[in-house]
Amino acid sequence: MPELPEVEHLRRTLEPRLLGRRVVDATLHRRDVAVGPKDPPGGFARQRAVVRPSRLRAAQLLADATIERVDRRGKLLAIIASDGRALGVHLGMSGQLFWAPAGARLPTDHVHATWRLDDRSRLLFRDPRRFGGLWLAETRDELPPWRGLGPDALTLPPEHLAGLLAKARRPIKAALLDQGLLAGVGNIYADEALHRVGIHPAELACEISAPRALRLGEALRELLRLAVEAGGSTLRDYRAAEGQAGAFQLQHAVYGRAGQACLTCGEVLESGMLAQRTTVWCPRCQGGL
DNA sequence: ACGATACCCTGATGGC
DNA sequence: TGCCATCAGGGTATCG
Repeated sequence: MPELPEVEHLRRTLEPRLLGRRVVDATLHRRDVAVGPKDPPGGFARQRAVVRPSRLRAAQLLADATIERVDRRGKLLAIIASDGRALGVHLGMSGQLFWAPAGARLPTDHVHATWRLDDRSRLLFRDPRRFGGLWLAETRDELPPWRGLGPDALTLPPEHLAGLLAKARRPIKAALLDQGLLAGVGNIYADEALHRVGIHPAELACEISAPRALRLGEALRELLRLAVEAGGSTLRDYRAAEGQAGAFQLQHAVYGRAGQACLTCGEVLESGMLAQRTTVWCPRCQGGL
């Protein structure tokens, strides 16, 4: 559920708390949520029923390092140390990064990693469903998930979208969800963006004309910008660094509203499965197909 | 190269 | 009240 706006808002709430802080120590409570430079290539260390514990030692989770900045690309966060090392954090479906000052209460269940900082504050990674994970690499650009990502959806110039879509012979919704094509858009914001510009989610990406692709690019950028400003969408699990919920879910026009009236034209919103994801659209506003 | 499918996982929800 | 089935969705791997 956390998509680009949620991760960007988390980044913005987290960065001021971490900047210049030295990591006193780090604890990895579950080794199978982390992937280090010496682990076999591939995605997560955990594969199917076979649990492959990471060879990462806790000390490699930036212990003793000083945090210089927090970067983001798509839905991936990268905590960068002054020596260049990078800790990648993906929230998956239910992942959270919490920061709390010395002595403050923090959740204890489903906590897979904890960092203690030199001002006695703590950072922790919690992820009940464990679809998320941690990666460590010598540099940010060597983080395996970072390398596979397309351009970031928030900063992509809208006029570049047409070129990306022209090569995708599949439904526009499937293309928008492809993180290698464009990084950051998930199920919520794909549906919302397509509704805003009146494009049916099943329309083939390569058949969208350049002017319409441009409008989609502009709408997507504006949508993501507004969602970041609102603190992201909190449906259930998403929280910012100090536990704050987002508010953008109140402005969703289609996501989660199947069977209800379109806010633009009053037509009943339809839903179906597309690219293995629940998809909601307005048959009148997005009728093109 | 693409699409469809299975799988990972837990918590919420609804039916009986 | 409890039990079970179903759903949600970020990804990756695998097969066609």
